[in-house]
Amino acid sequence: MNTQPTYYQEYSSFKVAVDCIIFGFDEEGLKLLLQKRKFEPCRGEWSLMGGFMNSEENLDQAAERVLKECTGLEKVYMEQVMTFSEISRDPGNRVVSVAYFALIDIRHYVKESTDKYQAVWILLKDIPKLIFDHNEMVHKALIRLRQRATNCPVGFNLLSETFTLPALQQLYEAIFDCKIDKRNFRKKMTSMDLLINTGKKEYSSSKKGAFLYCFDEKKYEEMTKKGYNPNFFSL
Amino acid sequence: MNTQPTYYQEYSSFKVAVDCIIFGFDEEGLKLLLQKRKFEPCRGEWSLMGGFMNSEENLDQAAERVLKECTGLEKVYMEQVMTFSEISRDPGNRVVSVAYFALIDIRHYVKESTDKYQAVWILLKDIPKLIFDHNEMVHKALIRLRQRATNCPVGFNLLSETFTLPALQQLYEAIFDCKIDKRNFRKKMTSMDLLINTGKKEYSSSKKGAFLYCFDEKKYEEMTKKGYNPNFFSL
DNA sequence: ACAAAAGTGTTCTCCATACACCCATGT
DNA sequence: ACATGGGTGTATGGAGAACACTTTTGT
Repeated sequence: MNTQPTYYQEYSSFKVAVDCIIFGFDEEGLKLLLQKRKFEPCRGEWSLMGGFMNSEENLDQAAERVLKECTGLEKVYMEQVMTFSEISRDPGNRVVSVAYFALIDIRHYVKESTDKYQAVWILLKDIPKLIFDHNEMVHKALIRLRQRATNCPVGFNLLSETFTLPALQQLYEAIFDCKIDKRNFRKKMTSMDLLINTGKKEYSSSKKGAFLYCFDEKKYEEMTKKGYNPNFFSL
Repeated sequence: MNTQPTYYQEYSSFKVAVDCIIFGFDEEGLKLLLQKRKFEPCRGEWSLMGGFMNSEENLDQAAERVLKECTGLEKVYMEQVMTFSEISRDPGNRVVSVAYFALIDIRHYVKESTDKYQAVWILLKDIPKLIFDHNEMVHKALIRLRQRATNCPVGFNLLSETFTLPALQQLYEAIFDCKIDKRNFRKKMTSMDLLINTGKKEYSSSKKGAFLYCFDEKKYEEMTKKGYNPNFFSL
């Protein structure tokens, strides 16, 4: 086995958990995927999707695993938010928990999954009291999401491969909880030259139909390499 | 003792450490406080100031304690940056480490302290190879510092109570590693109406002397409460 | 006199904002 | 015909960026 010396024996050890703030978006607005906790303590109360890190993985891997276990989803955008460590934050034991936020295309998460994983999409503005410090985690995650959304194209992770400009605008309005002028928004987005009009139309929300666009990831990569610093939104 | 049930017994536990990225600023530029590691493994190599969290404290408290133990300093601006958890990041044992950055007025950290604590101020651009993932921690901390400095008055934590406008400008130039136009900078800073000219002058860096200003914290608090969103720097 | 740093205003450009009407289509 | 959401252009204001000379004083 391990013949290396092992140091730091004199220091305490702690359980380390990850909790996932899972954002989704549809025509109703920005939502979080929540569950009723399935084990003690606090069984049955509203909770984020969480789990414990184990010895064979790092935090990113633990977060991915937990997300997969709780939702079946893989390869989604995830990012560490911050670590919560209040001594009594979890009444079950001393646990240090690392919050991650995830952005998923809500249409990939089909209705059967919500049954299978006993998960519920809840509008951000209707989030109930959650266990422990989970409401604070949500708050920090939202701040981070807004910050990212101002200068990164993270928003597209919440939409399908193709999307309409009205949908994209609604997304930004939901993220920043504000109204945006339609003409200014479209001008800004199209002038960045990072959206490709597929020529196809989407008719589910209007008779006239709205053009479907996709995000030009290749071009975005190139431009950022060249020092281009885009601005997707400003207060 | 504790008669509460204890949950999660089946999960692994981990050592949890904090590492502090301590920023200081003087006429030479932006610096970090580093030390040669005092214990195994990697004794004698360059390292951030770090230590282990214990059961009676949370991470913020651990970071404060470590900062005090390593530098003697208290009540400085500190902020959690992010958590590092690669399985073999520390060859001594499995350790999850939480990076904190601290901003201190370098003049409060007198020369005797650097001897007493065997700490060295090193210019950011001369940072050597550090142990483990500490260079990455520094990188993340700098990104966070820049982000904060754009819309928060964190910079003032790196200066004394009173400071000259040229010194403030040099600070922003050091943080963002760029040149700033003197007139535009002064115009912006004074137009925010958050700096108070004390009427006194500082002569150490010029014959003419430069006015000493102080930051109007009270006014800043009031204005932010009213929704004012200042911009202290923009790319 | 001169070197060295402090201090001072104006112009231009660009980007964010505000704002109102026509278009396409299903009913 | 009309209701619904999609799509379009222009004018204005404010903030950032560029830019050069005078002031003070110690040597």
